[in-house]
Amino acid sequence: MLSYTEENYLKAIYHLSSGGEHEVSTNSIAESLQTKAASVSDMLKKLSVKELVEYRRYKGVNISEEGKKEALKIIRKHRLWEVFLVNNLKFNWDEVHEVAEQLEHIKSPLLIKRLDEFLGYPSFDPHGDPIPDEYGVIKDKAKILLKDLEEGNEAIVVAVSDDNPAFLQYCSKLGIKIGTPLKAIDKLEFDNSMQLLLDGDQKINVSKEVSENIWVTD
Amino acid sequence: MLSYTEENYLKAIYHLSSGGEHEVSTNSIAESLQTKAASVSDMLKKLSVKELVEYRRYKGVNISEEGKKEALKIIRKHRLWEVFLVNNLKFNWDEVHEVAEQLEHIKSPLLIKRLDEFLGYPSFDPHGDPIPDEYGVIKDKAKILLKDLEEGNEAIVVAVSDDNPAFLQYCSKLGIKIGTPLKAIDKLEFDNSMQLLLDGDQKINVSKEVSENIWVTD
DNA sequence: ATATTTTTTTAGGTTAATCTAAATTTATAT
DNA sequence: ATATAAATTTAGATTAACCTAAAAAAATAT
Ligand SMILES: [Mn+2]
Ligand SMILES: [Mn+2]
Ligand SMILES: [Mn+2]
Ligand SMILES: [Mn+2]
Repeated sequence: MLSYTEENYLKAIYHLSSGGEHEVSTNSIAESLQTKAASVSDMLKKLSVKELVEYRRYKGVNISEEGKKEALKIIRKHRLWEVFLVNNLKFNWDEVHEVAEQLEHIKSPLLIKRLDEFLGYPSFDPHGDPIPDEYGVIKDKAKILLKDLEEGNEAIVVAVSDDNPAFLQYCSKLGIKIGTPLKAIDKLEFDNSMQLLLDGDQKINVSKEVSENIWVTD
Repeated sequence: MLSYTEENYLKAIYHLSSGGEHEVSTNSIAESLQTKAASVSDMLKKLSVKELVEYRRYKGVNISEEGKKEALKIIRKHRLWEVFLVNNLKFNWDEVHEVAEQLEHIKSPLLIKRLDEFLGYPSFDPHGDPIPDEYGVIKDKAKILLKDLEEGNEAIVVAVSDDNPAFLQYCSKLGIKIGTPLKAIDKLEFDNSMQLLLDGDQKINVSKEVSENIWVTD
């Protein structure tokens, strides 16, 4: 049985490695989990003994197949709970992440099976992130960062970063949500901001920071 | 902020003292939480410093008003989650307690407010236990233990113990649920078992153990 | 190639929650 | 009233997760 903390480490490693594609540095894990590198080193040894990661000192870690499976289970729970909170408990999309961070650690296979059923087997969470199925399989949409959308091109918002409430509130204020159609009117060199046309009528300017936290159809 | 463990101690003390009515012994807490008396002594000192209990060594503890408030918050969450699991996720009444033991520690006032609203402000959980309102006020029904129902008297099942899945499954098998009308036909001296008439037609015999874990209308 | 900087690990502690064994207090029995 | 038993506390360890400071390895710059 994994501890709450071990689960959070695995999830962080999974995300930082883009789904297990590459190795992850000690410092990046420390930053992501708001802890110190020394603590990370300790935990990596522990996870390595449990064969959830492959770890060679000074070389970073790779998540193992078993570790990936565990990470995906937690991510699945996190996203299903977010759907529940938004769809059924009327939470705003900026209010769910923190609560889901707690709910994702509840251990009950039956609970997650029934929750999935209750929600109607959703494929995406309120921020457009794909929900792994019970086998850990993810079916995501092709997408690019808004900042990489070329001038003159049109696209639809398919996902947003989910862990910064202020950012999500700002998106709501701007009128940006999942499904919003937009067009890149202009990209400004000096501050990397973008001029957008929202819903075909609303003209707005978004900063580099914003355009790096929104994904649109490819 | 209370730790998971502190919350469990407070809840145990609250229950063992019948809602703060009397003091509780170190050993009874240890037994209830499946831990050792030495561990309990340590924790009681901690809770005492936080003024959640009044503790005099060798004399047992009393829960404080503040401690009672915290305990009731956890009990409220526990029972609301049990309602959700049974009513919405189709859990059986014997499957919910263990999961609720985890869910009761989720910290989010908004979550519990919205869950209560979503469930339609239920007053009782699936085992007939009253759900404290947001101020910690409990409106319970007058009830007696089935074993204290006098021969010849009729009554209705209003509550059952909720922490033993095997007991709850056995109740289901016997046809005993919340709302079941029954009559005490006979009480046998030698083994303290009871003969009951269920729903006016079904004749069954229940052991002392069973009749001590079912409550009926007074 | 060597010096400097950055990253990572190790060494040695701390805290919360737990344990066993020993000491102490309280309760019970004769 | 005293001896014995039971309940409780204290002493001293252990474990998981964390920390700071020092040491070691790897990366970078000249
Ligand atoms: Mn999230
Ligand atoms: Mn999300
Ligand atoms: Mn319960
Ligand atoms: Mn219950």
